Amino acid sequence: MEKSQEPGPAVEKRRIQILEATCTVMSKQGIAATRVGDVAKCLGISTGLVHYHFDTKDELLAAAFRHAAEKELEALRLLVNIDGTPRELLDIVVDNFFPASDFPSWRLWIEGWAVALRSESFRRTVMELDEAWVEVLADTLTDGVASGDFACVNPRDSAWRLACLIEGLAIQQVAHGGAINDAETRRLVAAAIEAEIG
Amino acid sequence: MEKSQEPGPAVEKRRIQILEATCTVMSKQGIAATRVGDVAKCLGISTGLVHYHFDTKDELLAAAFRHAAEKELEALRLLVNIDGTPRELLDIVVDNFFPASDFPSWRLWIEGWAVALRSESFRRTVMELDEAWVEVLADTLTDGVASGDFACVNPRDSAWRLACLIEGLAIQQVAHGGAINDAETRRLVAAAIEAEIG
DNA sequence: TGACGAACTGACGGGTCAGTCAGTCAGTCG
DNA sequence: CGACTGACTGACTGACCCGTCAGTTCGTCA
Repeated sequence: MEKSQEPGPAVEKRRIQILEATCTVMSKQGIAATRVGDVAKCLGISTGLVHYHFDTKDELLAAAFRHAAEKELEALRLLVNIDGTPRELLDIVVDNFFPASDFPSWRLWIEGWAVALRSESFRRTVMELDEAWVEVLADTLTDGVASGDFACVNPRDSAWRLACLIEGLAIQQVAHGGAINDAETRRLVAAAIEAEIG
Repeated sequence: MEKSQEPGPAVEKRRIQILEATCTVMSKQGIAATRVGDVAKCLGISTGLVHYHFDTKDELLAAAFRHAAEKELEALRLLVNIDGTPRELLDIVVDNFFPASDFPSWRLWIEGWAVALRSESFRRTVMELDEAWVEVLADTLTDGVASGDFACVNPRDSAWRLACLIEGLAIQQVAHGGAINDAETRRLVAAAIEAEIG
């Protein structure tokens, strides 16, 4: 009884295997071009097995995207959990999401926004993670204001502005393939940070 | 001879009809879900005719996207071609691209970025139009600096920052469906503008 | 008028792919 | 040991859809 309700650890392991394979394929081929067969081949299993664990392809893609998003968020939370001056922490947060630092991740993210226009589950994932990131940024700024290091009028507004600026720059760099270069991007962000905390 | 080389105005008219129908379908269903059959049905013509004018579906989608982009650029150029104080012109440019003012157009644009990751022709279109827009914004700022209305340290940098900020906010509003609301967006942009030209 | 070609139709071939299903195999429980 | 179950396979199907092509219509020009 209990066993049939609660999937064993082996099943969970396989689910995660499939999710990570799906992330790999999505990153390489794009979300729209990801086939169930590709995911299966990536693990050397049958397509039937993929459908054994995930009813539909849409469900699989949404779960994989959320999986990737949660891993990123987890990594960010670990990153800001260290000691340091507000300025150091701010640099860490910004660096972590800098376009140049993790292209593949941004590529997936840009596709995610597009899918989110039509898919409710993608929309939720993308919204939750973006908000969580801004939250981390806002907390960092608030701490800096409290300690007297920063002088934001409104840390939450500053966080949103910086986040959106970085997202916009990421598009320029990743989708356009270098309308503006890496050094330019860094300069633009640096100036914006100074303006916000100055 | 001459006739067969140079397509008559009727052909060009039909081509544009098909392009605009494609834009309509792309906006409604999304770029990835646009079928040649849908475009044909939208005009009450056969799929064969669509292929008579456009060899492949990819070529059709790319041409339609470029068509939409060029129309937008044209509209913007007309808009800034009027007389007014630098401040009035700046408000017009920003308003014209404000997320709230033209949702459908932003939706298509967000999908365009995603497709641009995999398609060279989309990448070019998206890059050219984004650059053209920043160009207009930068010119407006430069004029304002010259007339003494604005005090940007570097108008081009300011233009990029404002453009990227607005793109990022557009994603929040359009893809997320209101992580932050319209009034908040306006406030954030207004503050950024003041910071840049202050 | 008759020939010709451009614009157009609609049926069809061919390929792709999500999801199904009958059946295999290994492990477990009574 | 034998019944049972959960994980898994791989062939198959049915739908979808792009691009083709033989054939039709119609305007134009000699």
